Amino acid sequence: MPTVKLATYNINGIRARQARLLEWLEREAPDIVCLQELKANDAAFPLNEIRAKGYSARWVGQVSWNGVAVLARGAEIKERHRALPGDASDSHSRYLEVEVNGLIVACLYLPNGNPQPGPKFDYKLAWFERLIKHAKSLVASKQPVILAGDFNVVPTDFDIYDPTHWRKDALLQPESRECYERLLKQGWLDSLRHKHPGEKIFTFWDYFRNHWKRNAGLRIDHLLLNKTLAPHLHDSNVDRWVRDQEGASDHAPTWVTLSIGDKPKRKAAKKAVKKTAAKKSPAKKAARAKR
DNA sequence: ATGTCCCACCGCGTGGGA
Repeated sequence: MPTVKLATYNINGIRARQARLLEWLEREAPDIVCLQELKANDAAFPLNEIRAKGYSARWVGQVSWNGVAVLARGAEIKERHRALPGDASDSHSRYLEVEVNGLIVACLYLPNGNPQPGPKFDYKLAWFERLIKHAKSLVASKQPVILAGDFNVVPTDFDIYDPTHWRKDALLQPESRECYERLLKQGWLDSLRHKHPGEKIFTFWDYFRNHWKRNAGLRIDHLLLNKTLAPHLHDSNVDRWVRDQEGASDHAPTWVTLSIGDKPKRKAAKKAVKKTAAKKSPAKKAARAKR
């Protein structure tokens, strides 16, 4: 494949959202999908329906809460981790790390952390520290790596419609943001922000107060590329139409396209060199001198 | 404090989580 489209989508209940998920898969045909908030145990995962759309799948379910999955269209998924390393006592299904055609994909659902302060916020920060530690081993990998998921962090005040009413929320706390910054500083590229500098762009609009209709959103679903993968980033955006559907999740699928396998960068570089050479060719120079 | 939606546990209404 010339480009790979990889999306992350907090589905908010895979059973409640199954029809919507299948429609989206059909219409957008992403190659790799990271899902969060399955809110279902392993046995309830709709494998047959997803297979029928041409996808293989790995998932880590849990009754009621959390739950993550990776889907891959027409490709094998090799499992690397079914949990975030660093705390064997952590029972939440929030992390699934796999490999698809040589690409390492970490699908994550970072704890929300509300109410703050309190044990849930402590758990969020502890989970973040474990992620930072584990990510350090991935960022410098010669293999391409992507961290994709619901990070439950609004990186800056620019990443929310209006921070006023969210100041006390765990998603905006300085501690949460500091963790995210520290993660990025390892060398990860924030794809969506990189492709849309200076643009208010959101991935989540809660169900309250008509937030979707007012485009009062937050950017909390992120796709981070390691140094090997970053040069292959082609595009990044949000499938907003999914959020507009009846019975939609409060998140919209957020995606990157990656040019992997056909070395488009090299071709582009060669072309650029040819153009430059043509401009400065002696014939043209002479023509210019005549004028 | 509130708004809405999804889930479990019940047993069709309520409480937890986001």
